[in-house]
Amino acid sequence: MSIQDSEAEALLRQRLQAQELRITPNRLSVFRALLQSARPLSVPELAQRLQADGLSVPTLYRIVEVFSAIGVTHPVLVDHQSVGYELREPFRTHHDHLVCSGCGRVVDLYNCDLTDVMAQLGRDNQCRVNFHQVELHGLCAECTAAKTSGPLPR
Amino acid sequence: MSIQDSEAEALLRQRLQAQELRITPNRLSVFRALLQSARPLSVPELAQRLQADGLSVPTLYRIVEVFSAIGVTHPVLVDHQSVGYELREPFRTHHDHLVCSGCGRVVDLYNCDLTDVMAQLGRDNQCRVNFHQVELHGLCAECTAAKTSGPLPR
DNA sequence: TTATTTGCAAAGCGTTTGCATTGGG
DNA sequence: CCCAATGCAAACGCTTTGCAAATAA
Repeated sequence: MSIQDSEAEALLRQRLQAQELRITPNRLSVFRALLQSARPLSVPELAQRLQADGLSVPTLYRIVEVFSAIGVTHPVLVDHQSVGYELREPFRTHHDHLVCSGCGRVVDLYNCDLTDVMAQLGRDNQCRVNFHQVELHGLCAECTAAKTSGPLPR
Repeated sequence: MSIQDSEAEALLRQRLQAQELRITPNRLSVFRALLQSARPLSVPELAQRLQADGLSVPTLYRIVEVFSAIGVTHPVLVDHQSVGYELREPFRTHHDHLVCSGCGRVVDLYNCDLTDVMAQLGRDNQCRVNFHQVELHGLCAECTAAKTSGPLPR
Protein backbone atom coordinates (compact mmCIF):
# COMPACT_ATOMS: atom_id res chain seq x y z
CA MET A 1 0.00 0.00 0.00
CA SER A 2 0.99 3.59 -0.43
CA ILE A 3 1.14 6.32 2.16
CA GLN A 4 -0.24 9.83 2.44
CA ASP A 5 1.46 12.56 0.45
CA SER A 6 2.53 14.36 3.60
CA GLU A 7 4.20 11.25 4.97
CA ALA A 8 5.69 10.49 1.58
CA GLU A 9 7.64 13.71 1.51
CA ALA A 10 8.90 13.18 5.02
CA LEU A 11 10.07 9.72 4.04
CA LEU A 12 11.82 11.09 0.99
CA ARG A 13 13.70 13.53 3.21
CA GLN A 14 14.72 10.65 5.44
CA ARG A 15 15.94 8.60 2.50
CA LEU A 16 18.01 11.47 1.15
CA GLN A 17 19.53 12.31 4.52
CA ALA A 18 20.35 8.68 5.16
CA GLN A 19 22.51 8.76 2.02
CA GLU A 20 24.00 12.16 2.84
CA LEU A 21 22.22 13.68 -0.11
CA ARG A 22 20.79 17.17 0.11
CA ILE A 23 17.16 18.13 0.22
CA THR A 24 16.71 20.62 -2.60
CA PRO A 25 13.69 22.34 -4.14
CA ASN A 26 14.44 20.61 -7.43
CA ARG A 27 14.38 17.17 -5.89
CA LEU A 28 11.13 17.95 -4.12
CA SER A 29 9.60 19.24 -7.35
CA VAL A 30 10.44 16.06 -9.23
CA PHE A 31 9.16 13.95 -6.38
CA ARG A 32 5.83 15.79 -6.31
CA ALA A 33 5.44 15.50 -10.05
CA LEU A 34 5.89 11.75 -9.78
CA LEU A 35 3.51 11.59 -6.83
CA GLN A 36 0.82 13.34 -8.83
CA SER A 37 1.28 11.27 -11.96
CA ALA A 38 -0.84 8.21 -12.59
CA ARG A 39 1.82 6.71 -14.80
CA PRO A 40 5.59 6.58 -15.21
CA LEU A 41 7.17 9.78 -16.50
CA SER A 42 10.15 10.06 -18.80
CA VAL A 43 12.66 12.84 -18.35
CA PRO A 44 11.27 14.78 -21.34
CA GLU A 45 7.81 14.48 -19.77
CA LEU A 46 9.13 15.69 -16.44
CA ALA A 47 10.81 18.58 -18.20
CA GLN A 48 7.50 19.55 -19.73
CA ARG A 49 5.56 19.36 -16.49
CA LEU A 50 8.20 21.19 -14.51
CA GLN A 51 9.18 23.84 -17.01
CA ALA A 52 7.54 26.48 -14.82
CA ASP A 53 9.94 25.53 -12.04
CA GLY A 54 12.88 26.13 -14.34
CA LEU A 55 14.70 22.87 -13.81
CA SER A 56 17.34 22.14 -16.40
CA VAL A 57 17.24 18.86 -18.26
CA PRO A 58 20.62 17.61 -17.02
CA THR A 59 19.38 18.18 -13.49
CA LEU A 60 16.35 16.00 -14.18
CA TYR A 61 18.54 13.16 -15.35
CA ARG A 62 20.69 13.53 -12.27
CA ILE A 63 17.67 13.51 -9.97
CA VAL A 64 15.99 10.43 -11.39
CA GLU A 65 19.35 8.72 -11.24
CA VAL A 66 19.64 9.55 -7.55
CA PHE A 67 16.04 8.59 -6.84
CA SER A 68 16.48 5.22 -8.49
CA ALA A 69 19.76 4.64 -6.69
CA ILE A 70 18.12 5.12 -3.30
CA GLY A 71 15.03 3.10 -4.16
CA VAL A 72 12.56 5.95 -4.42
CA THR A 73 11.85 5.35 -8.10
CA HIS A 74 12.56 2.67 -10.63
CA PRO A 75 12.85 2.78 -14.41
CA VAL A 76 10.12 1.21 -16.52
CA LEU A 77 9.95 0.60 -20.24
CA VAL A 78 7.06 2.71 -21.53
CA ASP A 79 5.36 2.34 -24.91
CA HIS A 80 7.88 -0.36 -25.78
CA GLN A 81 10.51 2.28 -26.44
CA SER A 82 11.19 4.95 -23.85
CA VAL A 83 12.31 4.88 -20.23
CA GLY A 84 9.93 6.25 -17.63
CA TYR A 85 10.37 6.63 -13.89
CA GLU A 86 7.77 5.57 -11.37
CA LEU A 87 7.65 5.83 -7.61
CA ARG A 88 8.12 2.58 -5.77
CA GLU A 89 6.39 1.29 -2.71
CA PRO A 90 5.61 2.69 -0.20
CA PHE A 91 5.42 5.96 -2.12
CA ARG A 92 2.86 4.49 -4.45
CA THR A 93 0.51 1.50 -4.26
CA HIS A 94 1.99 -1.45 -6.04
CA HIS A 95 0.12 -2.69 -9.09
CA ASP A 96 0.68 -4.65 -12.26
CA HIS A 97 -0.28 -4.02 -15.88
CA LEU A 98 -2.20 -5.67 -18.64
CA VAL A 99 -1.35 -4.33 -22.08
CA CYS A 100 -4.10 -5.05 -24.56
CA SER A 101 -2.77 -6.27 -27.90
CA GLY A 102 -5.97 -5.14 -29.55
CA CYS A 103 -6.52 -1.56 -28.51
CA GLY A 104 -3.22 -0.83 -26.77
CA ARG A 105 -4.86 0.24 -23.56
CA VAL A 106 -3.05 -0.40 -20.31
CA VAL A 107 -5.21 -1.83 -17.55
CA ASP A 108 -3.89 -1.41 -14.03
CA LEU A 109 -4.21 -4.57 -11.97
CA TYR A 110 -4.41 -3.98 -8.26
CA ASN A 111 -4.67 -6.50 -5.48
CA CYS A 112 -2.45 -8.99 -7.23
CA ASP A 113 -1.19 -11.15 -4.42
CA LEU A 114 2.01 -12.11 -6.16
CA THR A 115 4.49 -10.97 -3.57
CA ASP A 116 4.94 -14.41 -2.06
CA VAL A 117 5.24 -16.04 -5.46
CA MET A 118 7.86 -13.56 -6.54
CA ALA A 119 9.84 -13.85 -3.33
CA GLN A 120 9.98 -17.61 -3.80
CA LEU A 121 11.09 -17.14 -7.39
CA GLY A 122 13.94 -15.00 -6.14
CA ARG A 123 14.97 -17.52 -3.52
CA ASP A 124 15.03 -20.25 -6.17
CA ASN A 125 17.63 -18.17 -7.99
CA GLN A 126 19.59 -16.88 -5.01
CA CYS A 127 18.35 -13.39 -5.65
CA ARG A 128 16.87 -10.88 -3.26
CA VAL A 129 13.65 -9.52 -4.70
CA ASN A 130 12.40 -6.20 -3.41
CA PHE A 131 10.06 -5.25 -6.19
CA HIS A 132 8.22 -6.98 -8.98
CA GLN A 133 6.48 -5.86 -12.09
CA VAL A 134 4.17 -8.09 -14.05
CA GLU A 135 3.14 -7.20 -17.54
CA LEU A 136 0.40 -9.29 -19.07
CA HIS A 137 -0.16 -9.13 -22.81
CA GLY A 138 -3.47 -10.17 -24.20
CA LEU A 139 -6.90 -8.97 -25.09
CA CYS A 140 -9.16 -6.96 -22.85
CA ALA A 141 -12.84 -7.92 -22.61
CA GLU A 142 -13.95 -5.59 -25.41
CA CYS A 143 -11.25 -6.64 -27.83
CA THR A 144 -11.84 -10.35 -27.35
CA ALA A 145 -15.23 -9.94 -29.02
CA ALA A 146 -13.92 -7.78 -31.86
CA LYS A 147 -10.94 -10.02 -32.53
CA THR A 148 -9.90 -10.15 -36.20
CA SER A 149 -7.40 -12.12 -38.26
CA GLY A 150 -5.30 -11.49 -41.37
CA PRO A 151 -2.35 -9.22 -42.07
CA LEU A 152 -1.43 -6.53 -39.60
CA PRO A 153 -2.41 -2.96 -40.41
CA ARG A 154 0.53 -1.19 -42.03
CA MET B 1 9.80 -24.55 -24.39
CA SER B 2 11.79 -23.46 -27.39
CA ILE B 3 12.30 -25.29 -30.65
CA GLN B 4 15.28 -26.33 -32.74
CA ASP B 5 17.09 -23.67 -34.73
CA SER B 6 16.12 -25.31 -38.01
CA GLU B 7 12.45 -25.32 -37.09
CA ALA B 8 12.72 -21.79 -35.75
CA GLU B 9 13.75 -20.39 -39.09
CA ALA B 10 10.97 -22.23 -40.86
CA LEU B 11 8.50 -20.79 -38.38
CA LEU B 12 9.89 -17.31 -38.90
CA ARG B 13 9.31 -17.68 -42.63
CA GLN B 14 5.75 -18.74 -41.95
CA ARG B 15 5.13 -15.78 -39.69
CA LEU B 16 6.49 -13.34 -42.24
CA GLN B 17 4.51 -14.83 -45.09
CA ALA B 18 1.34 -14.88 -43.04
CA GLN B 19 1.68 -11.12 -42.68
CA GLU B 20 2.63 -10.63 -46.33
CA LEU B 21 6.11 -9.58 -45.33
CA ARG B 22 9.10 -10.62 -47.38
CA ILE B 23 11.78 -13.09 -46.43
CA THR B 24 15.05 -11.22 -46.86
CA PRO B 25 18.66 -12.01 -46.05
CA ASN B 26 18.72 -9.07 -43.63
CA ARG B 27 15.77 -10.34 -41.66
CA LEU B 28 17.27 -13.80 -41.48
CA SER B 29 20.59 -12.35 -40.29
CA VAL B 30 18.95 -10.44 -37.47
CA PHE B 31 16.91 -13.47 -36.52
CA ARG B 32 19.99 -15.68 -36.34
CA ALA B 33 21.88 -13.13 -34.30
CA LEU B 34 19.04 -13.10 -31.78
CA LEU B 35 18.83 -16.89 -31.79
CA GLN B 36 22.51 -17.13 -30.95
CA SER B 37 22.47 -14.48 -28.25
CA ALA B 38 22.03 -15.46 -24.64
CA ARG B 39 20.62 -12.06 -23.78
CA PRO B 40 18.57 -9.26 -25.30
CA LEU B 41 20.36 -7.22 -27.95
CA SER B 42 19.95 -3.54 -28.60
CA VAL B 43 20.10 -2.17 -32.10
CA PRO B 44 23.64 -0.82 -31.60
CA GLU B 45 24.66 -4.26 -30.40
CA LEU B 46 23.03 -5.89 -33.42
CA ALA B 47 24.82 -3.41 -35.65
CA GLN B 48 28.11 -4.42 -34.12
CA ARG B 49 27.51 -8.15 -34.48
CA LEU B 50 26.20 -7.86 -38.00
CA GLN B 51 28.59 -5.30 -39.38
CA ALA B 52 30.17 -7.98 -41.58
CA ASP B 53 26.77 -8.50 -43.23
CA GLY B 54 26.61 -4.80 -44.06
CA LEU B 55 23.17 -4.05 -42.69
CA SER B 56 22.44 -0.39 -42.27
CA VAL B 57 21.31 0.89 -38.90
CA PRO B 58 17.92 2.17 -40.10
CA THR B 59 17.25 -1.29 -41.49
CA LEU B 60 17.95 -2.81 -38.09
CA TYR B 61 15.42 -0.53 -36.46
CA ARG B 62 12.88 -1.43 -39.12
CA ILE B 63 13.49 -5.14 -38.68
CA VAL B 64 13.16 -5.24 -34.91
CA GLU B 65 10.02 -3.17 -35.28
CA VAL B 66 8.57 -5.72 -37.70
CA PHE B 67 9.67 -8.65 -35.54
CA SER B 68 8.03 -7.16 -32.49
CA ALA B 69 4.85 -6.36 -34.42
CA ILE B 70 4.45 -9.99 -35.49
CA GLY B 71 5.33 -11.40 -32.09
CA VAL B 72 8.75 -12.79 -32.95
CA THR B 73 10.56 -10.51 -30.52
CA HIS B 74 9.68 -8.18 -27.70
CA PRO B 75 11.49 -5.19 -26.24
CA VAL B 76 13.12 -5.39 -22.82
CA LEU B 77 14.69 -2.68 -20.68
CA VAL B 78 18.40 -3.47 -20.32
CA ASP B 79 20.88 -1.90 -17.90
CA HIS B 80 18.16 0.40 -16.55
CA GLN B 81 18.44 2.51 -19.64
CA SER B 82 18.51 0.95 -23.08
CA VAL B 83 16.03 -1.10 -25.08
CA GLY B 84 17.02 -4.61 -26.09
CA TYR B 85 15.16 -7.13 -28.23
CA GLU B 86 14.67 -10.73 -27.35
CA LEU B 87 13.02 -13.66 -29.12
CA ARG B 88 9.69 -14.76 -27.73
CA GLU B 89 8.21 -18.20 -27.39
CA PRO B 90 8.42 -20.57 -29.15
CA PHE B 91 11.62 -19.21 -30.69
CA ARG B 92 13.14 -19.11 -27.28
CA THR B 93 12.20 -20.79 -24.03
CA HIS B 94 9.94 -18.53 -22.06
CA HIS B 95 11.57 -17.01 -19.04
CA ASP B 96 11.27 -14.04 -16.81
CA HIS B 97 13.80 -11.44 -15.77
CA LEU B 98 15.48 -10.22 -12.68
CA VAL B 99 16.93 -6.77 -13.12
CA CYS B 100 19.69 -6.30 -10.62
CA SER B 101 19.53 -3.00 -8.78
CA GLY B 102 23.21 -3.32 -8.05
CA CYS B 103 24.88 -3.96 -11.37
CA GLY B 104 22.00 -3.51 -13.82
CA ARG B 105 22.45 -6.92 -15.33
CA VAL B 106 19.44 -8.88 -16.50
CA VAL B 107 19.32 -12.38 -15.06
CA ASP B 108 17.11 -14.88 -16.86
CA LEU B 109 14.79 -16.86 -14.64
CA TYR B 110 13.73 -20.19 -16.06
CA ASN B 111 11.28 -22.76 -14.82
CA CYS B 112 8.94 -20.12 -13.52
CA ASP B 113 5.62 -21.87 -13.45
CA LEU B 114 3.63 -18.69 -13.60
CA THR B 115 1.45 -19.42 -16.61
CA ASP B 116 -1.44 -20.65 -14.51
CA VAL B 117 -1.12 -17.78 -12.08
CA MET B 118 -1.14 -15.26 -14.89
CA ALA B 119 -4.07 -16.88 -16.65
CA GLN B 120 -6.06 -16.67 -13.43
CA LEU B 121 -5.09 -13.05 -13.03
CA GLY B 122 -6.44 -12.42 -16.50
CA ARG B 123 -9.68 -14.22 -15.78
CA ASP B 124 -10.13 -12.16 -12.65
CA ASN B 125 -10.07 -9.13 -14.91
CA GLN B 126 -12.01 -10.59 -17.83
CA CYS B 127 -8.92 -10.51 -20.00
CA ARG B 128 -7.39 -13.16 -22.23
CA VAL B 129 -3.71 -13.49 -21.44
CA ASN B 130 -1.48 -14.93 -24.11
CA PHE B 131 1.88 -13.72 -22.91
CA HIS B 132 3.30 -12.57 -19.66
CA GLN B 133 6.46 -10.85 -18.69
CA VAL B 134 7.59 -10.70 -15.12
CA GLU B 135 10.32 -8.34 -14.15
CA LEU B 136 11.77 -8.73 -10.71
CA HIS B 137 13.88 -5.94 -9.30
CA GLY B 138 16.39 -6.75 -6.65
CA LEU B 139 19.91 -7.96 -6.19
CA CYS B 140 21.46 -10.79 -8.14
CA ALA B 141 23.42 -13.48 -6.33
CA GLU B 142 26.74 -11.65 -6.69
CA CYS B 143 25.47 -8.28 -5.60
CA THR B 144 23.66 -9.78 -2.63
CA ALA B 145 27.01 -11.02 -1.38
CA ALA B 146 28.76 -7.72 -2.05
CA LYS B 147 26.01 -5.66 -0.50
CA THR B 148 27.21 -2.76 1.62
CA SER B 149 25.48 -0.29 3.89
CA GLY B 150 25.84 3.45 4.48
CA PRO B 151 26.07 6.14 1.84
CA LEU B 152 26.13 5.08 -1.80
CA PRO B 153 29.43 5.19 -3.67
CA ARG B 154 29.68 8.49 -5.49
C1' DT C 1 32.68 27.63 4.97
C1' DT C 2 32.69 23.65 2.00
C1' DA C 3 31.26 20.07 -0.72
C1' DT C 4 27.15 19.24 -3.22
C1' DT C 5 23.93 20.61 -6.54
C1' DT C 6 22.72 23.16 -10.49
C1' DG C 7 22.64 25.66 -15.04
C1' DC C 8 24.58 26.35 -19.29
C1' DA C 9 26.64 25.03 -23.46
C1' DA C 10 28.20 21.65 -26.17
C1' DA C 11 29.19 17.14 -27.45
C1' DG C 12 27.82 12.40 -28.08
C1' DC C 13 24.74 8.92 -29.45
C1' DG C 14 20.69 6.52 -30.42
C1' DT C 15 16.73 6.79 -33.45
C1' DT C 16 13.89 8.41 -37.17
C1' DT C 17 12.82 10.18 -41.79
C1' DG C 18 12.96 11.31 -46.94
C1' DC C 19 14.16 9.67 -51.06
C1' DA C 20 16.28 7.11 -54.66
C1' DT C 21 17.67 2.31 -55.56
C1' DT C 22 17.47 -2.58 -55.04
C1' DG C 23 15.34 -6.85 -55.02
C1' DG C 24 11.77 -10.47 -53.48
C1' DG C 25 7.62 -12.57 -55.02
C1' DC D 1 6.65 -6.10 -63.22
C1' DC D 2 5.35 -4.06 -58.85
C1' DC D 3 5.76 -2.75 -54.42
C1' DA D 4 8.20 -3.91 -50.23
C1' DA D 5 12.74 -3.45 -48.33
C1' DT D 6 17.09 -1.19 -48.12
C1' DG D 7 20.99 2.19 -48.04
C1' DC D 8 22.41 6.68 -47.61
C1' DA D 9 22.46 11.10 -45.67
C1' DA D 10 20.60 14.16 -42.86
C1' DA D 11 17.69 15.60 -39.27
C1' DC D 12 16.02 14.91 -34.76
C1' DG D 13 15.78 14.26 -29.98
C1' DC D 14 17.40 12.10 -25.88
C1' DT D 15 21.26 11.76 -22.71
C1' DT D 16 25.73 12.89 -20.98
C1' DT D 17 29.72 15.79 -19.76
C1' DG D 18 32.85 19.85 -18.38
C1' DC D 19 32.99 23.67 -15.89
C1' DA D 20 31.75 27.74 -13.34
C1' DA D 21 28.19 29.65 -10.26
C1' DA D 22 24.79 28.92 -6.72
C1' DT D 23 23.36 26.79 -2.50
C1' DA D 24 22.24 23.36 1.32
C1' DA D 25 24.18 22.01 5.55
